[in-house]
Amino acid sequence: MKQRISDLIDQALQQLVAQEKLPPLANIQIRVDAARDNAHGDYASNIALSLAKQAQRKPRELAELICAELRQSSEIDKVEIAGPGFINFFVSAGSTSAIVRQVLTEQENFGRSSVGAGKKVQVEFVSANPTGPLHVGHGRGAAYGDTVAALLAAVGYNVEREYYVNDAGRQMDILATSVWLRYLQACGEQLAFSSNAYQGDYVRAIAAQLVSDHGEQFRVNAQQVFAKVPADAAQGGDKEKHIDGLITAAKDHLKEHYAMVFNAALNGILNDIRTDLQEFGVTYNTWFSERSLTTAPSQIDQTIERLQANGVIETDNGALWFRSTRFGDDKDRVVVRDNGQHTYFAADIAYHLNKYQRGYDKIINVWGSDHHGYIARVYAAIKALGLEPDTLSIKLVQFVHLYRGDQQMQMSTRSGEFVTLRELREEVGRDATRFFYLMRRCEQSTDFDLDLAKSQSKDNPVYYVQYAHARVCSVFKKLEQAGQRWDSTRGLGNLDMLTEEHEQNLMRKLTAYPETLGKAAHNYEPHLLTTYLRELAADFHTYYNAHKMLIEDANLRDARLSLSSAARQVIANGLHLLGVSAPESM
RNA sequence: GCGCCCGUAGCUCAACCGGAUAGAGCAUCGGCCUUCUAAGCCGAGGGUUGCAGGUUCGAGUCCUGCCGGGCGCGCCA
Repeated sequence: MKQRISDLIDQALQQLVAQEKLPPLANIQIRVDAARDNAHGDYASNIALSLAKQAQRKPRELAELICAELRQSSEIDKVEIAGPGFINFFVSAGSTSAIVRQVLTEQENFGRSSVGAGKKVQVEFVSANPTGPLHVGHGRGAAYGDTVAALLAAVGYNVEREYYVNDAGRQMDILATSVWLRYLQACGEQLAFSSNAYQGDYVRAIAAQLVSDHGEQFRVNAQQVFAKVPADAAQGGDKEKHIDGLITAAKDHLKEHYAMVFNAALNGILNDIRTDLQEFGVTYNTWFSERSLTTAPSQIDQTIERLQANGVIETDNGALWFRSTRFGDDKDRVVVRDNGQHTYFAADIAYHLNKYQRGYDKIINVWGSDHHGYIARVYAAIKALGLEPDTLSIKLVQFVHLYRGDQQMQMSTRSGEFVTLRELREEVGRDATRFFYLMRRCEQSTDFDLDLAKSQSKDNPVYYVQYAHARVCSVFKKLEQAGQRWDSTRGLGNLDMLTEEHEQNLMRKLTAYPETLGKAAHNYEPHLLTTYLRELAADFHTYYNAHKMLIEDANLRDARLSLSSAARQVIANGLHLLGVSAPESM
């Protein structure tokens, strides 16, 4: 309809120029928006305002010229000039109600489009270090990334979801060593658990599994283990040196068995994360291992060589530096340390090169906001590699501040005192958790009050939307109980009986769904959809309270049931994209 | 100190490429169940969009400078 109106305006303008009532116009951008206020009709264009200067006319005067030249159209009832020079279009009732037929015909496909057809997009999200369970901050990234992926798929893209597994580096060694220490304790060794090791119960659980799988195969006398390890903080030492000493001791004592402990720790955590996300409704196409970048032929080495060939690597103090400042970064970055080991950033460059080589048209990284300092250096690397920076979008998801009542909860993986995504899901439920996460723009930090969210009261908007869906289902059950039947053909044939204001409003809202979905997808803004669904539910609840559906007049009854059915379909479609269920009864 | 994000009703948040009288929910107050689910609906009050300039037909939105909050600035990952 927007396009139709835009065409009408375009034709009118061309006529006016041809008749020399207006000077030649250049660079015309006709914009037609859905009107915010019903008093302004269904659609509005600001064309007269934006062209006034160029046309050398006052805006209202120009609007009148355009209106006089607009061709008649069966779809447009009335055209008005309002305010400073807006042209408002009132769509005929028949055109408005056509949306009901369209929804009921297209069903679960209503709103979907194919604008992204033939294009591949990758969404990488969560990618939390596998050193412990996911917490509530990761949950927000999971809900956001998964929904952005779903939205892009709905507008036709071929979407892949990916999790980057940081299974290399010191943090993983600390985890493996933590598991081993718990394992030794489980075997009966007396030892003081390192203050810098991972404290959480999940470490004990993995250790217990290790005992049941391998017995005491990895047991070493605790005094021997700690013999050459620097003192822990509690004994006046340095906790960092202490844990590094323990890692060295673990490798020395376990030798080839260290890898078994390491993998047990890694797989234990990864399995937990995978299960957690699955239960949250998130499944990935790819779990990409950081370590796979290092296995021969090392993609990291190849990437650094490519950077060297491009002349952006220099040696300084025995380390290799990427001159990222030449590409907009605020300082240069080390990629290979003086001890010969590559940095995490070097692996990250190789990972992004790998992504580009896989041929995506769009690459979306969803990161925690604390990683924003990495944006400039990653883009610098992409430019230095000669890749197209516009292919990559980095979305930062702001923090979730968790409250219990008015008390903010501390979250630290290391201390083991954090609220996990699993705990949140179990308290609040998957539907409410996902919906709640998705109500806000990702750039907006958010307070999450556990007591409020888990109260399952009317405070939680997800119930409001789901209730609208269940209400429609309930009406149809009542209809059946009354021995009556909804004749959709008769309903669609009598849509012109739906003249009540509430009915017109509801149909207009349904009309806006495809556009809302498209915008949410292309801007990576799922909150537009949650906001829309709340508005749609509100329009339905209002209608439901104002007018009865199960009435004697079968023509009007079936027309109203058709409209309600369409509303139910759109709510279901939207909730499905959000990963939230649409219950038939509540 | 430098960089990124944010600042809108008492609270939590919306506001489509800059558009018309800045909107919802919660909370407060007042109504609506003999009628399809009251997890609902109707109504009322509540605003100098942090402050000050600028750009233009028009600014919550764009630009500049301040103020306030969060986060980040390692040869860690």
